[in-house]
Amino acid sequence: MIEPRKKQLRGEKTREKILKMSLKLFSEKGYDKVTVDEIVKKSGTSKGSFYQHFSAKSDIFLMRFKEVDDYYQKVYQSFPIDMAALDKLSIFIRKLMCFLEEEMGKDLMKVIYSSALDSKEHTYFINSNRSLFKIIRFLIEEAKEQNGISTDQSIDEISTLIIQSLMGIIYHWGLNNSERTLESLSMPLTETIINGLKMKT
Amino acid sequence: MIEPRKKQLRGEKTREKILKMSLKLFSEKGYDKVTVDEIVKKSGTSKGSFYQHFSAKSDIFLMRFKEVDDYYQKVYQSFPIDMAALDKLSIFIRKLMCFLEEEMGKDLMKVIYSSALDSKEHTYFINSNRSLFKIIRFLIEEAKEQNGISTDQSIDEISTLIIQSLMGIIYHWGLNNSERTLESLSMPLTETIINGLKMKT
DNA sequence: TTTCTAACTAGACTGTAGTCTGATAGTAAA
DNA sequence: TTTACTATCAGACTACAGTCTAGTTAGAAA
Repeated sequence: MIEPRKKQLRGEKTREKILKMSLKLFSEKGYDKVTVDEIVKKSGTSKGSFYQHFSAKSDIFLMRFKEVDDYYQKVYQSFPIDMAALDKLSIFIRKLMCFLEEEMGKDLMKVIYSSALDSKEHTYFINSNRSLFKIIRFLIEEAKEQNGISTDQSIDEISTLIIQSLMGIIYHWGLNNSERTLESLSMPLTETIINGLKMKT
Repeated sequence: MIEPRKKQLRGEKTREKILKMSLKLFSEKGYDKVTVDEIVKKSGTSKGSFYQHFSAKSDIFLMRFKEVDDYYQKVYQSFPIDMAALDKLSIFIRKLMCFLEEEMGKDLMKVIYSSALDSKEHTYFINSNRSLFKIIRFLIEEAKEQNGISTDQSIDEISTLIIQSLMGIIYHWGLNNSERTLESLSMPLTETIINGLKMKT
């Protein structure tokens, strides 16, 4: 049936109201300072509606993280074909870091990294890591074909090691209150890893 | 005054009771499944006492993390003088990982990594990182003196990059449910970093 | 139309970490 | 001794995320 489904429409409207108000409040006061009660009150809805549409307070916030997959893909596809795979990797990581800092923000990243640890729910983060892993895997594969890697580690091993370091960079940045940008914080590690992959052991 | 201070002694006894029962319950049921109410009830104390002696539930659990500093120090001092600094570093990291997995456990490490992000309190983790940073800094300094490092990065830069990767390894391990040991998970990354430091760019 | 189903909504309720207030009692000072 | 002070303790209370139950309404089926 293509007719307008009023009931469903109403639901979507409520969902939108909650989503919009949440994001507004989060950006005004910060995630921790906003309560679910405040959200439902100010958006003229109710707890029941809130948890009908979202499975947790963090769920809403994490929703913004959905965009990252698209961004990964966009960056990955923007590379010229003849570029060395390890150069792609280096640039890929830098762009990622810029994106996470500027578009997502430290507050969001901290919530993501923290809540990923203490719940089993956070599919966004897990999924985006899976897709990130795939892209990195492709790049490593390509690098191996180009003989850019002299190590005898497996492709999976190398991909994992890169994921580990990305997480470490972001986690460390979330923990510290340095003025440094995430991008600049990320460069020394990625440089020496790439360097380490290039050289014979 | 050296006389026994009854009041203080009583306090210490209560503190011990709470600590002991908490640790017992945590190890029996896991951190999340134990409530503060249960702890105070079963230890025959009260909420007031609990928060008199500890600033948070996680505080108690994190307390176990205090030992790590001693362990760092012990391992660091166990190295023969003539060992190459980068070999020391490699072994140091492996021992660390074994220790964290076997003595601290994944449950504790997850609580630490998560709560470090959302509170400002957790001095144990911050402090231990500081002391870890110092040791690593020493090792890097030594490696530079031995001309083991061909990179033109500063000592602080290199130390930071190593801390980042350690955090990444542990965080990643906490997130995933792999059977692999933390030690084996850590080796590829540390190997390629050390390799990357050794070689000319 | 009447009835049934299921998405939706309201808000009372629960669970749990952490706070507050006031009581008790050891210790020091007068 | 009396007073004041302060660490300790008890448990009621608060804050807030998340659950539960009952009620409403759109639309399908009879």
